Amino acid sequence: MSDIRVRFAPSPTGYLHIGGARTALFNYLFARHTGGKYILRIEDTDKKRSTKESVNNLISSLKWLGLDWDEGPGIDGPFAPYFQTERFGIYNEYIEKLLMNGSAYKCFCTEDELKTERDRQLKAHLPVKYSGKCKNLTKEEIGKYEDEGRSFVIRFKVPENRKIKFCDIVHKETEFNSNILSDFVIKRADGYPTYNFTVVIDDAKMRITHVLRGDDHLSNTPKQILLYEALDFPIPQFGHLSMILGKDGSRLSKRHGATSVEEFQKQGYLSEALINFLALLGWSPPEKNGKTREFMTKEELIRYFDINSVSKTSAIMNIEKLKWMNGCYIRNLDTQKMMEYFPNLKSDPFFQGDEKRAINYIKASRSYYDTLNDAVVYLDNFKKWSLNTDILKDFKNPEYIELISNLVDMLKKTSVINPDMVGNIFKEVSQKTGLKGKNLYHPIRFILSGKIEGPELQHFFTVVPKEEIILRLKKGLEFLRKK
RNA sequence: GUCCCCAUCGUCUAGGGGUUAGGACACCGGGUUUUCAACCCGGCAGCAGGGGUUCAAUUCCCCUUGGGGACACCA
Repeated sequence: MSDIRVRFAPSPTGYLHIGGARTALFNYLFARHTGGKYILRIEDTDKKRSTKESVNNLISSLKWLGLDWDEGPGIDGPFAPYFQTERFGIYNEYIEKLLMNGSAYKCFCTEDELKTERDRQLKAHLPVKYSGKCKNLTKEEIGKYEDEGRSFVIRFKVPENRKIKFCDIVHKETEFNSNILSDFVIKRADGYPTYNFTVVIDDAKMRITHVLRGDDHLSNTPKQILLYEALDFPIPQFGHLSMILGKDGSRLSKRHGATSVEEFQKQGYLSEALINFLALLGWSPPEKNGKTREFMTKEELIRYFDINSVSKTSAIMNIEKLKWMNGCYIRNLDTQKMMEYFPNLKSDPFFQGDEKRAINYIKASRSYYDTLNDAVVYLDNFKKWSLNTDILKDFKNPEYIELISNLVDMLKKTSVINPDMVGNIFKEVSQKTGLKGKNLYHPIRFILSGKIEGPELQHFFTVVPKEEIILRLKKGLEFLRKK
């Protein structure tokens, strides 16, 4: 047990994004590897965009991934509550403190004024920054504005000419000059505190020791450090993880396809595969015999994970590789486990409740899947059928007619159909007709599936009902006999 | 526009002052199979460019280029 405490702090304004999932994963792995605590905190201070559905979705995605938290929603813990909207009392206390010690001030500028100013700066090629107009308002002016009922925000007073240095776990020595920083808003006109403020209060109050988050927060860090200092809080260690990008190298968005964990779940990805894949984005375990360890269980990920060997480079999400990895995971599942993913399969009209045939189907087709959903799609190879006369017209020789009619006769006499039986039947028709290899299998395949490629032929007999097989063979026979 | 971050095969990455620059996906070829998939074997492919430093640079430094991010009363 260590005193390391980390957190994942999503805002419930949508689904759990794949980048967020990776951030959560790295926090989780770091905590589990070091014996620290992993906390989930919901940052819902954006009242316009935060939704309850989002919270539920976030939580269910995190649970599906197996990223269980030690403190947070549903569990609570010594630093509850873990929803920011329930912590306003705490925030107000510290806002008062900053106001009192002169680190913050009320700003009465209107949004229009600010926008005009910003446009002017942009035009003049100047850095975009709040002028500090309200910084030195006198008590009388403030009183007057308040009497007029003007709304105001509270801004943090950024000290001038300060060098803010910190050692980022990923980026190493990092330095900012405070002059590039604006006096940023910490409390909105509607009384809601802002992100840069709440995150500091909560991380401090929750005794977070390591802040592992996305790269996009790197430039927020100096602001936050200034707040830690003004509030006299111990400063945690920061680690800024690289972004995950779409195929074209731009920020991952809807046009790149699935971006949320829920979508991947729905598409039939296994959480183990997604986790494994995500872990390898921006981190790699120690090699084994000169080869990258590609497949790792959660336990192995925890064992090997090292926050110090996380990469600075942003990574493009390669769905092809995820698919491949997912397919490998599916193939490694035992049949029993596999069937659990398809509770409704045997109720498919095609199987008519016959679980044995459903199992046979899964066994026959699993090597074709990239995702679990492919199991449903692939079933058509057995289910859908039409006589492919284009291919079959090349098999109008008497020996093939003999082959098929023999096969039909034998099937009629067989009551039990299992792989061994099918093997025997093939052997027998082969002896009777003298056909073997391609000449034996191809005509049967073409008649039964209507295709030139597909799963092993024997499987058709264990998956498709006997009556249906006989029907297809008879139709084929009919065609072959026609002059 | 201003500031910040990043740069090894197409992609994910290992490596690091002297290496035949390693692995994986994808791709191509071969094997296996009645066919396809799976599986096994093999192959193609990379240090963004330009300056330094050094006996030696892909590795260290600078510039350029390219990509990404921040600059909100979003988080």
